[in-house]
Amino acid sequence: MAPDLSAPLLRKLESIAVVPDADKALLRGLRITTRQLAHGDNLVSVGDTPHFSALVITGMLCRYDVVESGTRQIMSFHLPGDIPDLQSVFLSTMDHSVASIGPSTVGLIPHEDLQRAFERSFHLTSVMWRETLIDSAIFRQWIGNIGGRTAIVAMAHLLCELVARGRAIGLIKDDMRFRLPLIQQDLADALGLSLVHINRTLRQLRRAGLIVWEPGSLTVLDWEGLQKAGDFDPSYLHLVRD
Amino acid sequence: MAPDLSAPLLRKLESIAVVPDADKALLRGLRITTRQLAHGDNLVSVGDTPHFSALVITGMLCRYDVVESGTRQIMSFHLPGDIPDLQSVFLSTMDHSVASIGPSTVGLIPHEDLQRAFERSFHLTSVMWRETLIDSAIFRQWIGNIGGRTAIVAMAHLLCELVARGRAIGLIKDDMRFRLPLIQQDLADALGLSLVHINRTLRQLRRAGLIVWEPGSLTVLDWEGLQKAGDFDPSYLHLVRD
DNA sequence: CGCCCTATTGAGGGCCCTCAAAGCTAGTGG
DNA sequence: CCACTAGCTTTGAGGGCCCTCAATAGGGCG
Repeated sequence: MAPDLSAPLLRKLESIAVVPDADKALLRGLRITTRQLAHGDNLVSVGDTPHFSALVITGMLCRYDVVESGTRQIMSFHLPGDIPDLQSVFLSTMDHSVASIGPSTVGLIPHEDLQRAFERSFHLTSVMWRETLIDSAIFRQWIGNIGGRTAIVAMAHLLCELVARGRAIGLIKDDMRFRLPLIQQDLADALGLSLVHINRTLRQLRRAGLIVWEPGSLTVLDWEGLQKAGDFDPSYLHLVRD
Repeated sequence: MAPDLSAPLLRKLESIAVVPDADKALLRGLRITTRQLAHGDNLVSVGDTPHFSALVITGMLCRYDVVESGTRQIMSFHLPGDIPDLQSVFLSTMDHSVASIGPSTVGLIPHEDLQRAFERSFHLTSVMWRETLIDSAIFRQWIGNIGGRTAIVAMAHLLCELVARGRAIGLIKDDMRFRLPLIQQDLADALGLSLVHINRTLRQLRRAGLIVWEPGSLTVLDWEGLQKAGDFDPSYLHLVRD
């Protein structure tokens, strides 16, 4: 009997929508099989046709794709409560891969369970649809970030997004310290910049007194200042509070 | 009595999914009010809370946002049959703007009509959800395009995407001539490059014998070659045929 | 005909890249 | 206990892709 594996999902959904008791019951009724992933493990790969979607329970995952030149492009990071491949319920073939960053625990949910829950509750459907639409909004911001901002602004914006999302699900306390398994190469792959330039950009943010970057954690020293530096407005995350 | 305003929508949906007769009837039952847009007109703007979603009937629209530095970032182009702001049914506040490129005709559909149709048919819901998920896939490709490819590859990829989508809805015949109201500044805003560099990049593609770019139309001379030049694989568009 | 928008081309500069090497930390095994 | 290794971080130097500024040409329209 899985005690509370759907808890991170509920916490996430309640950060972006109202979830009535009936839907909570449906969520608890999902069959969830846990699976451990080590750093770098692929959960699903391009071309797969999975019959499960994975709920992040602990740790961090990313979506990525490899372009012809050989560089890895990361398109999103995922925190506990996210279902990075929820789309595979409706798009059978994966057009990108999903991998673990650091060790993580995911809960595999059969597509048929999700589909049955959706058919039973239109409201739950709309909440989950909303979730994927917020995903889209994050992609759009990512496009603007890579296409229209300089390295330092883009970096600050990306860190702001992670912190805002981490706070929304209670992963960050008042000390503004965020335990992240990210390494600088991940940031490089996410922003489309070189590792060397990522390093120099982080140094700039550090010297500006905005953040402390240590392997394994990010501490925000000046949340106002970081948002300003990153041209960051959290409204695109469509959080219910804040 | 609107004769067939939902026809472009149906054609689009049938390019990505099977649409049973019952759902076709629901689509025909939507109240659609046409509206003409001139070049550059905003359909909706950042911060709006629209009560309609717009179906593109003729012409072309784009989603965009303005970053702090003042540059406009285009995040997607939309052809007849697309509903660029379908998301506003579930995300009340616009986090980006939608504008017309060249003159266009859109059909405004009340959110309540869409919601009622979704509640009546889970299958229609899944088709429309699928549509927004393909939107997401396009955003992801766009991220990889801007972040990981050089100007000429990115440009070829973008043109491939437009052509592949245009063909899927029957907008392009065998002559591979695509009537597009795009100007070079639009391409610049989409790819995060300068107008000058767009011009030089188009010249390269022209001199390579891949395309003919004229104001108002794009002709593909070498479809195979253009796909190769753009590192393009259409599978992320999740089209039912081709 | 003149105006505005768009396209095109030149020249110089800057942001970021690649190549290269050294320091740091943690885990491993002798 | 400490050399050893592997992965990550940090810093330097030079080069290239793309940017900005600038100017000319072309085309549609009142």
